Amino acid sequence: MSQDKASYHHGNLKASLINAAQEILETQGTDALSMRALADRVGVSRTALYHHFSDKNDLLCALAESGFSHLYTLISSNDVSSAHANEQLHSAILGYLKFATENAAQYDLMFGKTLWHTEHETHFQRYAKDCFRLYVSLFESLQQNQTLKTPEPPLRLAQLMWASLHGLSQLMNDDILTAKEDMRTLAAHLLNRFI
Amino acid sequence: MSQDKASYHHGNLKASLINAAQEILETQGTDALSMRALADRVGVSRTALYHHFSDKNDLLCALAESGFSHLYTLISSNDVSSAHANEQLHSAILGYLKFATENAAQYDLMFGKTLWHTEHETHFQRYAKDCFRLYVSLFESLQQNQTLKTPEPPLRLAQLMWASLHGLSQLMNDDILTAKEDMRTLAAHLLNRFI
DNA sequence: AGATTAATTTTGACAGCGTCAAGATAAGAT
DNA sequence: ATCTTATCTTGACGCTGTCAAAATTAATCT
Repeated sequence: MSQDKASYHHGNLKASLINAAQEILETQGTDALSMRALADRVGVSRTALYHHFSDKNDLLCALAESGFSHLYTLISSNDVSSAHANEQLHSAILGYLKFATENAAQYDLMFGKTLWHTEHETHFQRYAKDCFRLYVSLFESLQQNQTLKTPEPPLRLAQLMWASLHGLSQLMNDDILTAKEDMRTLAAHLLNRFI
Repeated sequence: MSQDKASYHHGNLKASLINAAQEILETQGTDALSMRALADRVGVSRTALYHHFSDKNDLLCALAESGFSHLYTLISSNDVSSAHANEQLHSAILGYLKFATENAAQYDLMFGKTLWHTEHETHFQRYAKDCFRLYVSLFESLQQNQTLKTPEPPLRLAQLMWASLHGLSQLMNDDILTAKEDMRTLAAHLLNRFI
């Protein structure tokens, strides 16, 4: 009976809010995601949200966190047993771009400046760094495999790779690079820059 | 006497607004740039701005345009006579990153999603494409120089380079890549990916 | 010089936003 | 049955972008 919509206490408001917020983000875009619109959609008062999120910022952090954990599974779920190690890199590239373009609004949020300008490291930022470390260790194993012969430290390569992926994602999502059908082409060229 | 501050007509409101807006952007950040705050700073009524800019969006487009024209001069002003063509590319990389980090708020605006989601090509978007074409022709001449031996079309190389630069800029401005002192290192590594 | 027109700026108002303070309601513990 | 705690609502405040109507000044024509 905890799902009874007519009850005064909603039951699982926090989870419902995150779901609804994600839906609004996808269907109506970032600007449409206001605290009031979100409350209306869930069928609850404006200020009810503030018992589960201290801030609008706090809400957005939760969305970012869910986004990064989603991204992590996409990146890390390649065939670890795949014979050619550079195929791993290739699918890590495509996985990233796929996520970024299919969840454009959420992706934008995840890297928005407001969420990252914090004093102390927040929860979602740790998830983000986990994603980044995946790329570092990927380059490490590529170097051990001798697939990669450049002497640059894996950290630097991962930073550059991340920057390239992030840049491509942003430019595609903002329709600056209009050719989404060229995604695979660009991904291949990007791979060439590194191996 | 057109500068008489006490006169009812401001004289050159439009230019003053752009200047003031740029100052607010630099010193107080994007969030502080509201139409009302801008009007207050110039000493004029809230709605006076709407006779020079149809929208807030229109104002932001003007700021973006000024940003891109500034960026254009920074990129294109390398020694064209420089013997080593890859030094041109190197300085085009550093110039870009320098501009992006020194004018972080304005840079963010120039690539913000709101400004690019338009039906018809706006004025500032043409400036942006001029910047991009600089990189394309740079890669073309690098290939003719035989400095660059990869067979990829210059368009693709320029797109990747732009994406990398954009990604690096964003990540640094958002303090995700915390090491601004590593900018030169990353720039060098980026150059290595291409030559 | 005087009258007309056009350009510019102001005042007042509206809806929407994030969020705070107080109060109402329900559930759980004693 | 009462107290405590968690949860949700109502009302309000100051902020935002922007519109309509009025006021003010400058430019133009006769």
